[in-house]
Amino acid sequence: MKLRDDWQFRGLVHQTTDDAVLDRLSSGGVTAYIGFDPTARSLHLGHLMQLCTLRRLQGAGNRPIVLAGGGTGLIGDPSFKAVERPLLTIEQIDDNLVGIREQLGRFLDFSEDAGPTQALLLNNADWLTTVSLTDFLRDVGKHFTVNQMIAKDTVKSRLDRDDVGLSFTEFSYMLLQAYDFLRLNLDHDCTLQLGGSDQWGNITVGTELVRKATGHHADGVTTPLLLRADGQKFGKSEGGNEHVWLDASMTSPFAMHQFLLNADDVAAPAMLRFFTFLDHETILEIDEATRTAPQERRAQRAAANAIVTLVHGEDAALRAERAGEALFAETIAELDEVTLLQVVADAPSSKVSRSELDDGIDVAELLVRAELATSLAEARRYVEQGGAYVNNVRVEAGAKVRATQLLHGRYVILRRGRRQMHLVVAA
RNA sequence: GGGUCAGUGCCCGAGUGGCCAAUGGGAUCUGGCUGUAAACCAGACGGCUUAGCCUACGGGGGUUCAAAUCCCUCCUGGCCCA
Repeated sequence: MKLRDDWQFRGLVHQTTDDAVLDRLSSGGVTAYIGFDPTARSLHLGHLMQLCTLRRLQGAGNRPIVLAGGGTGLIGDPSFKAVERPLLTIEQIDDNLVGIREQLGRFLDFSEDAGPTQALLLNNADWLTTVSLTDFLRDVGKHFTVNQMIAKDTVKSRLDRDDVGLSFTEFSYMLLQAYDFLRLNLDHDCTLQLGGSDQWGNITVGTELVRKATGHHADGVTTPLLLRADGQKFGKSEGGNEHVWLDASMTSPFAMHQFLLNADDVAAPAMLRFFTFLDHETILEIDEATRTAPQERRAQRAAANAIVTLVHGEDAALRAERAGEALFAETIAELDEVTLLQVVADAPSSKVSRSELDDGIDVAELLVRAELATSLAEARRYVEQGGAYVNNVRVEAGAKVRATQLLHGRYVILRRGRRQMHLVVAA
């Protein structure tokens, strides 16, 4: 299967500077890069598209470069952002890179065995923090006019606003990113930059700079955005705007699995294409099953299992799946102790003294202690609205949790709403 | 530096002396219906020792019985001028 056909089947290509670049990638031997800002110590689901794209590319015999924006992270990309972002410090960025480096290994082969396709992780702070201002303005800035720069959609939206401006710092961002491409082209013979569709403007500035400064041909390819049925960007957890992190200590495998399982019917088939490596036949078969029996959510299940396996391993994926089944079967009280503990393995837990349980603890208070509610007022609201459950049984306002409700003499499962769980252990 | 307009709860945005914990929309949360979807419907949405009280309308100070609303000052931002 040629890369070109695979990518087209999956709908991975949004825009290209030159359609022939897909043929070059299919034959292998291309060095391509993707940049991302190290704004946290973990990558999250929003990065998955690019990680998978690089993996596909490497699998087809090309060399992927992951470019950490340690230098551009000091500036902040204004693309389609409503307001200027807070700037990161060099220390924060270095710290974040330590965590990210590890996660990348799950997606790409960084070992020397990979030979010419060996993946590289570079940090643009290495050159952006050392290039001299006069050199930069002369070698990079001179190739662009402000006229064309302000015509970019990415900055236009900000210029049109009458409440915030666009600082020169942010405005310069696209040139810094273009300079990255130039450096990678000169130092690593990199001829392609990939990115999300929101990066198109920045990418084309880069290909242009490479062409003007070196005479080399350079390409850009963007991938589409994964949207939910309601048109929102996919990737944040249902608990507000929280990211779904790849780091198991920040987002448990179970939580990630649940998040993916809950993907709506519009996003699910796309998820399967973008984020999994299943063959076309299997994907088409699942599509068909989803059409005829959407309630079975085959696409969601397949995607959830494949992605959690990729990020956390097969065991974690299996555990997450089983935990979900047990949890929603509402037979919690009947599970044996070992199974019960497996089911809630990923849920946060806390200890409560036995004597308190003998007296009985008000449900609302316990919800606060379990951090399922941020205040007593909020906890009471959940109870009043019928959103509080003890051992999967809804509780009434004023109810107390008592020692008699302990499962296996030690545990109480507290739940808020449909799926926020907490394990209380009597000690 | 000068002029001018603005800063309200997670976001947008009403409110120009008491009836304001503050209209409305979005987001979010809970419940219902369903498929642990979407859409839709209902409710909630600062905190607490909850018929009451406390904290809040960029910061600080002041006027007043009473201020998000008036005055002074500082900070931040937009636009225009230098």
